[in-house]
Amino acid sequence: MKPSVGIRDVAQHAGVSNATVSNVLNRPDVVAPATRQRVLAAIEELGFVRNESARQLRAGRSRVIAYVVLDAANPFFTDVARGVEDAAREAGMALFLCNSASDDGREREYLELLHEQRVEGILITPVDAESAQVAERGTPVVLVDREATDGTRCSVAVDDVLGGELAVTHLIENGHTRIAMVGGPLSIQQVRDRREGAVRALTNAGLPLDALTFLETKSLQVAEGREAGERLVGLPASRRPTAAFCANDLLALGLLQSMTQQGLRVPDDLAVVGYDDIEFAAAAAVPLTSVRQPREQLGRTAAQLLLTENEPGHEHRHVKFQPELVVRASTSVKRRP
Amino acid sequence: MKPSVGIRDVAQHAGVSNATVSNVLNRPDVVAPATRQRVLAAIEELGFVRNESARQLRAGRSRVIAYVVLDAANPFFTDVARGVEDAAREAGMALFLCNSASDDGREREYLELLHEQRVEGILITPVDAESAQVAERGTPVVLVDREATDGTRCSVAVDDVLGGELAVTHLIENGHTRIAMVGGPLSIQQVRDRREGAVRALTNAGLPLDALTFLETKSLQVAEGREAGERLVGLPASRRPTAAFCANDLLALGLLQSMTQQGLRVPDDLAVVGYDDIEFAAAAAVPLTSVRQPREQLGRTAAQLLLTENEPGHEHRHVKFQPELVVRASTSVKRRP
DNA sequence: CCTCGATGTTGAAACGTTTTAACGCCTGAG
DNA sequence: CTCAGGCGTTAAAACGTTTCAACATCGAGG
Repeated sequence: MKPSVGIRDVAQHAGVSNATVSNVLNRPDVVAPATRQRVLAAIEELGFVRNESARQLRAGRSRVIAYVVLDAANPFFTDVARGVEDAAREAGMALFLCNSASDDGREREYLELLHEQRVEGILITPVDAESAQVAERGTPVVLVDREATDGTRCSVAVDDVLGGELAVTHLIENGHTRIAMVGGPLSIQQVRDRREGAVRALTNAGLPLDALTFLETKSLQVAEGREAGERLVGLPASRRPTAAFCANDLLALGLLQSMTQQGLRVPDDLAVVGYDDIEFAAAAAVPLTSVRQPREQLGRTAAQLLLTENEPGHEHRHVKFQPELVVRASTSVKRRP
Repeated sequence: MKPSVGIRDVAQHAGVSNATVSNVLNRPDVVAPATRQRVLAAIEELGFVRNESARQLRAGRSRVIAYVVLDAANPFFTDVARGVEDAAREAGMALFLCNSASDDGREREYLELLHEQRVEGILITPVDAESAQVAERGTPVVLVDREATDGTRCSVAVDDVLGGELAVTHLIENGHTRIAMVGGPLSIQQVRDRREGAVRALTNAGLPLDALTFLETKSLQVAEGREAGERLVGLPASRRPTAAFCANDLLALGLLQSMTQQGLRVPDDLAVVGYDDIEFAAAAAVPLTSVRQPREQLGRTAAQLLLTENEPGHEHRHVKFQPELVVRASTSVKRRP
């Protein structure tokens, strides 16, 4: 490997001073065209690559933001990430993605590393409420898909209570009076909020609270949805719910699969509502009714908030989006031809 | 914001020299327990966070590797990334994910940035063959899911020709003689290889080459699969293929959805084989026959190769895994009860 | 002819770590 | 009493940039 060619090698090779090379790199307009060409040629010739560590050390700035994502395997988060990246790149920033995989140990390690890297800012969907506290260490942090309870930072979230309410109200309007909610663990704020919304929907409709059966899952992944489906089918027909509201689409897809495998039809035997409206929800063979969140916009807004963070008169803001019900075949009584 | 507390502030506060603080950070065993405690206390008290830029500038090392992923929204790649991350973290390295989103401009920018960051190594699934060349700049690079043609770097790949052969042979064995292959663009090596495998399967079975209709798509995403489905159904019944081999599962899922919407049954009217065996393939309402690749292992091996890259006697290696056909309902003639 | 401002370029001082060689101190052996 | 060697600590020199004040050079305006 080359003994690393530095800015002074370039300078020498081009017959100028290091300062000029630096100027070519950072303020090309300030240096005379002829000199600039000469320097660029030298850079090319020597294969110079700017050492970002040194730059950052001296300049203090870093051109990189990071998004610590809760579950990189969940398309919801990759969509949010896309929004983040679009906004970041418009501002000339690059995005590093870190996957905490719902593990608060990993999350902590990544946060520590990112602080040490002096990234310009951190977006995070934290594993739980406490871990959200930990983050403050000088680097601006914005919470994504979680609401900041204190006023110490910005957050961008979606109204999950409303989302749950929309979903279950829709089921009730379709005549369902025995409804299951599938989701968990309850340590996740989203799950709690969505359940609260579901309960509110019952109340609004004058239904008793036991119209809702809560099936708790260990995680929000497909396999857990399948497992919940088996539990559901195991119930005696008289008590079995006629509709299920899943805390996210992964669960709903698992549930859907489980139904089909066990010979039950959706929506005829069981109506299913998911949450997030990921692309695979629409692409499922029984297209899934789901609660859509503005995923890209969530990410985009979070990034924009983050980037205003060290402007002079910055006030921490809490943006909250409204979810929206998207009705598809998995809940419509009449099948499409 | 704090005026950033440095190692010398800590040193002063603990009544030792900076070198000792540095030792506490990097070789804790070399410093006397009493002193160490004092230093740690000072660090805690002042809220000191090591400046990684400075560390890296001086030490030359970086504790970070990066994976430039082709499409973060494709679960195949997030699974590969999981493997990478597991291997990385076993070696005490952190992983930064960058999403090129199949855009060679983005890819180039990220590569440049990563080189500037002096990351310890780069894994990449390049957008195309040429962009793979660009990468060499001093930082070790390992190709993931692509075979390096020259001997200048390691690569980890899966035998895509064999995969295509497996898929189409399976269809032929099930009696299909008019088969569509859906995939594209052809600039992607994988698509070409899988098609080559498909052709080989025809040849092996003594079928004419025009038994295979190639439907080229613009990308490997769900929407394109849907679109291809419409094209397929539009064909006159006499010429319409009875089976489709899709270059990846996203296409297959789109195709599947399109079939159902248009009132065609899978596999009765059209058998479908996907590629990658992502989790959603098994979770589809008509579970998808697919060609499985060892996703986590692909990532894991790539990371391990990368980490041996600057050991003294390193030889560039090209690892190639075998794919495996997973048969499910989307191609089995008899439906499960 | 002098001054002035504009335009380009530069020398040298940071930035916050790690690292190396040297240092003082102490202990135990000779 | 000396000396070797181990131990813990330190002063100072890097690492490769950016930045700032200062310095040439030159053409124009007085």
